[in-house]
Amino acid sequence: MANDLNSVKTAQRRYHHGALRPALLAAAEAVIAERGVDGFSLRETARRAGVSPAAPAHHFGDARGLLTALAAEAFRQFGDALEAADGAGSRIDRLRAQGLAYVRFALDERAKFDLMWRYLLLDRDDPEYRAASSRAYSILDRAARGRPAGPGEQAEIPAAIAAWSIVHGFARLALDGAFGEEEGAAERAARDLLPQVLEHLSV
Amino acid sequence: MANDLNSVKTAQRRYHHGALRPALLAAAEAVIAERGVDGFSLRETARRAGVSPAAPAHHFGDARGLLTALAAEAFRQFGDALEAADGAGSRIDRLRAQGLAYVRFALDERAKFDLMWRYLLLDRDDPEYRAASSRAYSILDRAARGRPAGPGEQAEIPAAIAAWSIVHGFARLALDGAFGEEEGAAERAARDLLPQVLEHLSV
DNA sequence: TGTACATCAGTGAACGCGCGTTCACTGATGTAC
DNA sequence: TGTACATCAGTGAACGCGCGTTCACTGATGTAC
Repeated sequence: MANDLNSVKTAQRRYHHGALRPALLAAAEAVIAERGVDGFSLRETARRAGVSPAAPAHHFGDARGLLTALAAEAFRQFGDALEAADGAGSRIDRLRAQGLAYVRFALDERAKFDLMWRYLLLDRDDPEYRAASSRAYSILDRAARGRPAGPGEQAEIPAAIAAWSIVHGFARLALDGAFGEEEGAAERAARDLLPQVLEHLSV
Repeated sequence: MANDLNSVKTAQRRYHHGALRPALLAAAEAVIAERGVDGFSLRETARRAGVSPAAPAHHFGDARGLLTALAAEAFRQFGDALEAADGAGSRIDRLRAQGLAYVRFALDERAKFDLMWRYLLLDRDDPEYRAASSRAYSILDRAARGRPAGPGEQAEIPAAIAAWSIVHGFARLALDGAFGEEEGAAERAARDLLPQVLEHLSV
């Protein structure tokens, strides 16, 4: 009994893909996960999605459009991960819990995390990208304040920036191999070192 | 009265350049400063140095070799900058002073700072690169301990990693436009925000 | 001091590559009547 | 319910590009005698 998903999956020679947009995003994600962000190629992405190199243009305009859409999606998932970690407790507890989630996301989704910040490759004025990235920041900010920011309140509070900086820096250093280049070294540092490092963050 | 420097500069048609290695490094630095690390090209670098595209191979082997040499040079300058900032005072004072120098270097030498961490483009086993980068870390580490690390002592202490993370993260966020994308926004953040941010680093 | 010659640091043309995008097209879909 | 047709989402060949590296070579340098 073929459902819609199966029919999409099995019908080999359909002229119209049916769900090409998400398929291209998934293919692009696989490409950068394998080859790194710099190894991205629109042609390779189309190849993996099983369509001609001209097909993506219908959905994303150009290569930058596709990467921007992927980065926006990544920021949405990132925001979800931070939100899920935002529990109860003191401000510093909440910040530290989010810090762990922040680094965990970076290590679990290395290529996506890298892409999120590669603004030279992205269209930062894209509304979806802007919305997704500023939401992620506001979650951190809320934890730092202990409550949502009121309207017209100072946008950047040093405690939030400090928390953001320390986990962002730790994540990048770990990804860049500063804590060891072997398989699993970054994960080990996040597990063993990060909690102690976060002890040095005060509020 | 032509000195050696002038004769190198003015003699147009010499078959042997005389100082091609440093000239190529300078050209490569200019290329990445203008076009970003991803815009680097060996051919363009050779073009700017006024030599054929095959010439760099004699000095650096291949493109990766040239970038690695440039990154090593960058790490050396970076270490010098940190060392110059390492004055007297309490441990936290010394760490904060180095933090300011760290971020200042990153903003002043954006492309070089970016290159230093782009390990996919570099040969991290290169002895010069290894030496220059581990020296830079040891300067931070020394400030965090308040004294040089003894032989066989724990390599990574959380206070040093915390200091490193917070300034590295702040620098990267600033460079990636997180504190504003306009001209000078990163510098303004470093001046106005960073000292307050470093108040949240404890030891 | 002069000469022969090995070594070194260049040349510039050529190779092959994969890329992003354009183009004229075609097949499928969905809507108006 | 059936048909005409506009719109949409694909094709696949082609374009032009700049790249890193290789190759056979050549001109300059420096060293041994």
